[in-house]
Amino acid sequence: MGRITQKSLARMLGCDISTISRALRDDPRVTPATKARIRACADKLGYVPDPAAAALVSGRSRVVGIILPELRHIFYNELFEGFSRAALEHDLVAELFLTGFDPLTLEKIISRIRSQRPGGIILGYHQLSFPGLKERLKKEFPVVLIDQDPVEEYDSVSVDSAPAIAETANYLVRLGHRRIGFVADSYASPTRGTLFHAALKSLGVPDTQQLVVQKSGRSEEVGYQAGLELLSRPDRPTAVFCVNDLIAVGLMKAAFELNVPVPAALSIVGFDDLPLSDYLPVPLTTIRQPIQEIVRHSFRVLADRMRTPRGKREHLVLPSALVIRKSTTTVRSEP
Amino acid sequence: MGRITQKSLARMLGCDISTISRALRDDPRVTPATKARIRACADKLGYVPDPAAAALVSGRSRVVGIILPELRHIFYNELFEGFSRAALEHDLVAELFLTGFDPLTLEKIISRIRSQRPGGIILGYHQLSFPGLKERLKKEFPVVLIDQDPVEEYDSVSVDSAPAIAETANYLVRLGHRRIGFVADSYASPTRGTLFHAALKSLGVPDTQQLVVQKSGRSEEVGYQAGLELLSRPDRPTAVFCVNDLIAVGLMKAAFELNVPVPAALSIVGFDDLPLSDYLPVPLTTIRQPIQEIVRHSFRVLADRMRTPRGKREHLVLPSALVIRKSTTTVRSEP
DNA sequence: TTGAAAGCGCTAACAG
DNA sequence: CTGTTAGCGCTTTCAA
Repeated sequence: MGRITQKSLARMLGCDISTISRALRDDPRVTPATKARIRACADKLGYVPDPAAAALVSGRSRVVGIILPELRHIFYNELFEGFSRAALEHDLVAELFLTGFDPLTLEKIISRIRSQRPGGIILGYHQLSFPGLKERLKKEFPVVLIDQDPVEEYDSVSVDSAPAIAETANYLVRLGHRRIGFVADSYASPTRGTLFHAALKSLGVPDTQQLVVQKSGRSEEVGYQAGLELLSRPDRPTAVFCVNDLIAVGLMKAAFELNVPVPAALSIVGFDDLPLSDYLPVPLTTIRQPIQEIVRHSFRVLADRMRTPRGKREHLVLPSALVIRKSTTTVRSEP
Repeated sequence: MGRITQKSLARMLGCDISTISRALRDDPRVTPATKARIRACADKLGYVPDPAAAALVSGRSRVVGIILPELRHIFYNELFEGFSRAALEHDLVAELFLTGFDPLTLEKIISRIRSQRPGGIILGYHQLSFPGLKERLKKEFPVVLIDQDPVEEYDSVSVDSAPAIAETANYLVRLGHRRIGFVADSYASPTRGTLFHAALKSLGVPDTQQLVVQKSGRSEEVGYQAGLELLSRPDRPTAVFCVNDLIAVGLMKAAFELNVPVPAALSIVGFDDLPLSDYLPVPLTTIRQPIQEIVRHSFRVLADRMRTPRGKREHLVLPSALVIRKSTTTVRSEP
């Protein structure tokens, strides 16, 4: 008695365990007939492969490491939920490695990841915390980069936010805005700000660098504090672009508290298009990240690379889009 | 050349592999001196144990299965992030099993979990999707129940929301509310509603069962639709208790859209105290769940149970608390 | 196309 | 207290 193993299947079917192993892994050297017979029997008896044994002998597991700075930001949250579901479909296991916490050194996180012998790795944005991480990982595992600028020697699935950001700048300027703020938190890659200001500049908007706020902390709090700061200035902005939606939420609260009506006196644009954002009292104009597409494509690319480690690198670029809702409108003359 | 194994350590130190194994697992039968020597050498060479091998031979892995219906609700999100961090500290691996998706049968999920041979399981609320799950799991693994009513034969860490819910009812009634709505989504355990209505009844509030809305779908959408429904009724409520904060967000949007000022014409109470909730334009009055305490205690209980499988069951009960912010106020006379 | 045999890295009896 | 000895369940040579 005990659980069903390849050995027990072999005994029942009167063939060798290695044949079972091959049949189950769809090895072409096994006759379709025997294959079918073995499969049927395995299914009937509820055979479940032991991943530990498979990992031990083959040197790699069915684990896919998902490396993300944190989870509580809903963007990462949705990403990870997506990966969990995708893993389920591909019969893999998505394992989360959080980089955004203090007492964690590069060596520690590497050794933690290594000890799982993952079959592959999806590496989210991490530069601030762990420069050098991707180089180290690449030596041992197939790595797919997401949520960061593509790099030649890595497979990557990235989002080209340049057009949407330019469109946002353009849109705000068309609405008459000239004093346009920008708020970022510490997880944000600097790219968004750079692109946004370049776009503003090319539209002839006077330099708005003094309306930039960057803070570290919970995104909502960052947005709230930045809002209090920006909105109490004499040259307060008439529009603010937030590097993520949660910052926009905090900013909206600050505006509400200071009796600055949104969008009448302050237009707000976010970034991410969280499910929540459409349900704010003033639904948020924002740039949509194609989260599910990121998940789908990065998983597929990784699966390819796990199969053919030396295959040609893929660099997928997904579009993002400005979603106009109610938090933005034309500038009205000042009170 | 190759990676450091116990065998290679044994060769270098001139002792047997089993001594290495014992020293590394802190077996009391090894002399402190040799233990130290072995540890030092292992550290110096960067020895990393192979979890696959350990799991294979011992029959259980260092994986702790975390079973949750979904992740995108921030309550689960924070829970899982907490578990990931706690796992890191305990040198375990938190693995997420999502139950809230369609094409998943009880058998499938069981077999998936089983295949990982987790050392223990933390089981969140799941009754709606998978009755019978906990009974099946209990036969094979140490199980700790969270986010659900305690059951005698299981270790559990639960939250006693009764006092906070009674306090909420009492608070709303003191503010003068009599027509009090209640909105739930499909993940919610029925307990909250039952407790709330019992409390209202004992306060002499006329029956409010017709102001109850229960829907399935994304929480924000549920709240929004429920809001549209409730607020357009002739006997519309002056206060609504939402079974979670995201529902409250949706409800707030509906109120805003229908020009029902919050809290002046509609008081809203949520449940969870998400980080977000304090940053809504009208900061939400809500019942706080002690998420980090749930994580900490359930992990400790599980660790105990993994060590002593036959130990006495623990039933921890944590308090929740009403957090009063700005979304609730006294009833004003009707327009 | 299938079978035999070796061994992945580790743990856990059992001896000494 | 330490060493010897068997495997855990599976993959993967190598032979047949």
